[in-house]
Parts: sequence; C-alpha cells; structure tokens
Amino acid sequence: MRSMAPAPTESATTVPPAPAAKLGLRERKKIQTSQAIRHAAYRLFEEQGYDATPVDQIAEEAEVSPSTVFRYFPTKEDIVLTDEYDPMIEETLRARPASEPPVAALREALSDSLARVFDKDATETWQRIRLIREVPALRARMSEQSAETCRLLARALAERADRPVDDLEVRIVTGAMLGALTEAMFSWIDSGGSKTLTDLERLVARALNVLERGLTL
Amino acid sequence: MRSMAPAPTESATTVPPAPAAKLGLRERKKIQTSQAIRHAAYRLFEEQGYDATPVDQIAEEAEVSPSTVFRYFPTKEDIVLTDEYDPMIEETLRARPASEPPVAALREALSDSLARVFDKDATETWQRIRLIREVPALRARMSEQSAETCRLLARALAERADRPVDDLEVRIVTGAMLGALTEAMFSWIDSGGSKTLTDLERLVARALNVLERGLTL
DNA sequence: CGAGGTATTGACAGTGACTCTCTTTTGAGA
DNA sequence: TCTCAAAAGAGAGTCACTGTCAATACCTCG
Repeated sequence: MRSMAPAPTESATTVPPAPAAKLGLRERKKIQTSQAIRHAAYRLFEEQGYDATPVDQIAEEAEVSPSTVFRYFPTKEDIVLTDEYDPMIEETLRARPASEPPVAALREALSDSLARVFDKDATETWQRIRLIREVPALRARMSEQSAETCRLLARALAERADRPVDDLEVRIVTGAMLGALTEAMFSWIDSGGSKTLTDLERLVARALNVLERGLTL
Repeated sequence: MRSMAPAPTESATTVPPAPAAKLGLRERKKIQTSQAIRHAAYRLFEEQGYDATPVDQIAEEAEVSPSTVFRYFPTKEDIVLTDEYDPMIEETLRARPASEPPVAALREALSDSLARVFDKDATETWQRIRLIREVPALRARMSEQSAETCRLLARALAERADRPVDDLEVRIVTGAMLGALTEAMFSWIDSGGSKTLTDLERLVARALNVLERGLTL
C-alpha cells in the first residue's frame, strides 16, 4: 500500500456483448481474467469479509497465480475500487453551457452519469458501495480517489469560469461539492432499505439544494 | 493498517514544563518515549522520506524496540497523525450561540482553535502538514480522521439546530464545510512560501465566504 | 527499606500485502 | 509453422503489523 499506480488498462468492465466481438483472443482473455478475479473477490468478501480474505485465496478462487492478481490490481483495495465514472462525469460536466452556475451544472452532469453507472451493473455497484462504506481501508482509499475527482471537477469548472485551475475559489467549490455528495451517498447506504437509483437522486438533489442555499439549515 | 485503535493515552504532547511536575516517573517516561519516537521519526522522514523509512529504523534511532513503537503508535501513520484539535473545535463550536448560522459559527470556532493549535508547536505542525500533503497513505488516513471530525461537527450542529444527528441536511453541511476547509488548507501548503497563521486564516475566511455565497464563483 | 504486584519493555515468531526477478507459456503476425 | 513479445507462474525478499512470553522497572504497602 504505497504509491498509486494507475489501474491496468481495461476499457469495458462488465459488458460482455457489445464491444467484445472485435477484440483479439488476448484482449478477451484479459477481460475474462480481470472479471474472474473481481467476482471471486466479491464472493469471498461477501462470505468472510474483506480483511479476513487474503489475496492468495482470491487468486486460488479465481484460478490464477497470486502474482497475476497483483498484475491486474496494484493493490487489494483496487479490486473493489476500480471506478470508471470519474472521467465520465468530467466529460458530461464539460458539455454543460459555461453560463450555468457550478452547482446547477453539476446537478445536470450527475443525473446523466448516475443513471449510466447504475444500469451497467446495479447489484455489483451496490455491493461495492457497501464495502467501501464498511471497510476503513477502502473508505480511506476512496477519499484519495475523491481528491482526484476533485481535481478533475476543478479543471472543468475552472475552464468554464475562465479561471486558473489552482484558483482558490474553484478548489473550494469543488471540495465542498465533493464533501456534500459523499455524505449524500453514505447517507443513502446508511438508510439501508432504499437502494434504488431514484432515492439516491433525491438525496443528491437535496445536497445540491443545501449548497445553493449557502449551507443554511 | 486495519482498525482505528485509539491513540495511547497521552495528554500533553510537546509541553515539558507546565504539567510535567506532578506526574510519576512512569508517566514522565512515557511522554519522553513517545516524543523520542516522534522526533526520531520526523528527523528520518525529513532526511529520507516517509516511505523509505522503515519502522525498525525509527525504533533504532529512538533507542527503543520496534514493538515499543507499535505500542505507542498503532500504525506508522499515527506517528504523524496524532491530532488533538478535533475535540477542541467541537467544544468551541458548542460554545457559540445557537442563533448563529452554521458557517458563521464555524468561522468563529476556527479562528479560536487555529491560533491555539499553532502557538503550541508551529514548526512541527508545519512539518506534519507538509508530510500529510505529500504522502498518499497519510492523506488517505487523514481523510478518515476528517470523517470523524465531520461526525463531531454534525453532532454539534445538529444540537444547535435541534435536529437529529443523522439528519441529511446536517450531514451535507458538515461534509461541504470539511471539504472546503481541507482544500483551503492544502492550498495554503501548495502556496509554498506563506506559511504564517494569518495567511491560513485568510484562506479559511475566503473558503467560508464561498460557502455562504452558495458556491458561486 | 524491601517485598510483591503490576505496568512496560524487548525478543521472537508469525501473517499478509506487496515487489522483483526469472522462467515458462501462449497468443499474434509473418 | 516459426518467431517474437506479451502475459502468466514461481519463488524469494521486504515491511507493516500482531500476539505471546519472559525480563525489567516503577510503585505501593507493610
């Protein structure tokens, strides 16, 4: 658990049909292996918990060697924390008109992206979020990723507002947004039962409202 | 690096004169040891970097056994991340009149607490913050602590506003505040030269303004 | 002041997440 | 089918911990 090596190249995650056709055998096997590892891991985490599951066991369950697991996922945490929506949000955000105030733009960008993330693989997404919520190491690591997201958002926002990327106000806006959204997401998980997308969207909407209102209660 | 065991009991951190008199030899030695470890660690981190400094070496430099290091600091990260100001902020926040809006109350509470933290041991504080800024593992761990702080803030705010602790709006307000303040702090470090307290206060003030303004640029 | 109990320490033997290096296997292209 | 490069496996090594056990140091009470 040291540096943050980038996740291995891997475009589609849980999408077998669409783009699988035109890839060579090699590429297809890579996707298979990565999925085998992830699925094995989720299965074992579910049964015995994250901390109680050594990587060697995941490797065994996935029928690969331990070294291969680390080749695909630089850290154990990355098996859970492979996310593909950061760039998606940035892209969507960039597409919003520059005249919109930041919070409004984010609102639109999010409602687009959330839907896309969810109908990809809803149950695994849910399982992942729950793990992140419960395992300290994952939570910590995910904050790190959020910081990364923060920088992405900042870039997009700065560009929209025609300010430098490291502008203090831009950074503060993104920091606050991310903080608020994270709380909204966790609150969604904490409220056990309601795990539908619309529930999440409602929470996010409320979060953005609070932000626009100047954090008054 | 799993659970978050509480740091060992140790009230004063870098204050030899005042309360040192009435403690037994045992207690005094404990404080000495803990300081020896911390100082040895900071020295080595400065020279060769955090990641490149094994705990065994810190132990050697501090002239204690490796096991003793772990007895004092449950993880290597904790050597850097022992913070005492979280409860301080909460207490100060609680003392503000309930009629004040959240952001205003935080503004006052912060200007109180920041000063107190800083004139305790300014140079070590600075060194610590820089480490946190630069070492991913520390950053991640510190976010975890922030989440804890978040809960403290939420508790104080909820009480003030006479709402339940897990109220969504309360959580969002605290999340956003923490996010904004973290960015302000990092921005302070990034702006290399200006490491005075008043500079930080200025940044914090701007951050709070942005929040009050509803995150507009 | 000295005996006895307890807190603290050190030595040591794990475990588990990585890292590195080296060899073997296996798709891909000629 | 042959060759080359990418990928997988094997194995040794590092380092952050964890748990146990025996030795030592303070403290308290007689």
